[in-house]
Amino acid sequence: MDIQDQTTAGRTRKPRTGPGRPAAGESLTPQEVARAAFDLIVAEGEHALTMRRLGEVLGVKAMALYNHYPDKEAILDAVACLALSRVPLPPAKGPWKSRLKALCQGIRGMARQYPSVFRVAMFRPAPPESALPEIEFALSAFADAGLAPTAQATAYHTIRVWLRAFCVWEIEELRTPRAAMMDVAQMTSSYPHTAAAVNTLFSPDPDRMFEAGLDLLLRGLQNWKDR
Amino acid sequence: MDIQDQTTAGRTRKPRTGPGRPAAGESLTPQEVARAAFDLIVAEGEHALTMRRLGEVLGVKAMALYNHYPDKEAILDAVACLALSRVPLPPAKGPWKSRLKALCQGIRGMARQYPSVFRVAMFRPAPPESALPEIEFALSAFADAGLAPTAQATAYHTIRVWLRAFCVWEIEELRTPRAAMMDVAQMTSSYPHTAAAVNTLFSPDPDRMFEAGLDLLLRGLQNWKDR
DNA sequence: ATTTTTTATTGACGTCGTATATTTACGACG
DNA sequence: CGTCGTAAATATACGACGTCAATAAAAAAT
Repeated sequence: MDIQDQTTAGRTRKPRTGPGRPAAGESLTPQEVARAAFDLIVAEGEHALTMRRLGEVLGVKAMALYNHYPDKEAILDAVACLALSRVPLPPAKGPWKSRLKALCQGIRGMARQYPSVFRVAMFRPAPPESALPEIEFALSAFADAGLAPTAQATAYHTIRVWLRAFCVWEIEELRTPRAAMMDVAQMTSSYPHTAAAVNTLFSPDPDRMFEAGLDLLLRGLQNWKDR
Repeated sequence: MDIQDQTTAGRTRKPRTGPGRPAAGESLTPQEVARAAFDLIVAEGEHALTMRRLGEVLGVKAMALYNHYPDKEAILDAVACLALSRVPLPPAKGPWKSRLKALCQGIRGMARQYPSVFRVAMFRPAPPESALPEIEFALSAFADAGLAPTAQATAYHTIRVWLRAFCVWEIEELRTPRAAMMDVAQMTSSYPHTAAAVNTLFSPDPDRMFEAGLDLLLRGLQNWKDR
């Protein structure tokens, strides 16, 4: 790959020739910008999202972006919103436990498909209105589990918090190569329980952890009449 | 506060007069740097931690810090480590549920006391060795609950992931002023369950959420022989 | 046809992390 | 007690970043 390839890589629009208002229907849209930012983060990671670089991808100078978003933060918010919209809602059929599992698996799937974007989305406050269908889906399942409205809300909150953090953890876990094994021999004396579970603790299997964690939460939900 | 106060605020060491090796015992230590970074983040937030600003606080120019840490990332790692060490281990007495609750409350307490630092610590991979006492404490409680070593590890992982994410959520929740209430009337038709729980969903009480979430997880743990 | 508005460009500013080169005093050795 | 290597600071500079201000030009409104 030579320099020429370098500078033109990933461009999605023809570069403009000079200043001035573009032809009708050829100006940028916020959706285009958000989409390009999403793709850029997917392709090159969060640190690659720069106003200049994003402009380059869109065939435009950096300052042109400020006609569509007030600042970079707003673009990241839009990317987070886009990520949320990519989560598919599973069909609302079957027992409540399977429905919840399917919902969580969908979110986890998105996290695994677009890990960098997921990280970005996690670290900023979510706009609640765009998540309404997801919320309703979950609450409905909790209702079928026999929970009162308040309990539904707290249950949803707890599972949501756990799930998002689990996905962030999993991304980090898959990204970083496994560290050197700890010195078990020295540990057995001071930390016997830790030594006994050292494999699960320090070389965890994400799939197993996901299943177990979700199972733990759903188990706690059974007969959760109080609260 | 005038300009003079501005530039000398928060300085913890006398400024140096020129280049050259400092007098014996008067040079910086990594611990001093980490501590100053911690305090700076506590006092002025994460964005205030700049190499130049941190140097100023220590009475030193920015580049001097590179004699003690390879880069800024390493300083942030040290801050995260410092934060972990601030969590007190509760006494290992009483029923296993109370012990776990006490441990979680301690971590949550640290998060509420130093929210900015906690955010920093959450968003970088944890060095596991410094958490060994905490891990052993938790696993021991799970053992008393009748769990096998592997189940202890997965239970610890699940609760840890939830707790840390809960604290980050709570920090964000307490920081941002409550958004305007949603339009319930319009919601009742499309999202009945959401409308029924709208108060708990969009104006949650952190204390109640903490109690409920922890209770949910510990409930799920009872008789969790499998896995 | 003229004016207004919209969407872009250009250039610059201040700040950031940090690479490189230089200065100074401590500490070991003769 | 001088000499010297080296540790720990400074000085300077570079490139990249987000974004402000001024400007240009074409579309849309009058």
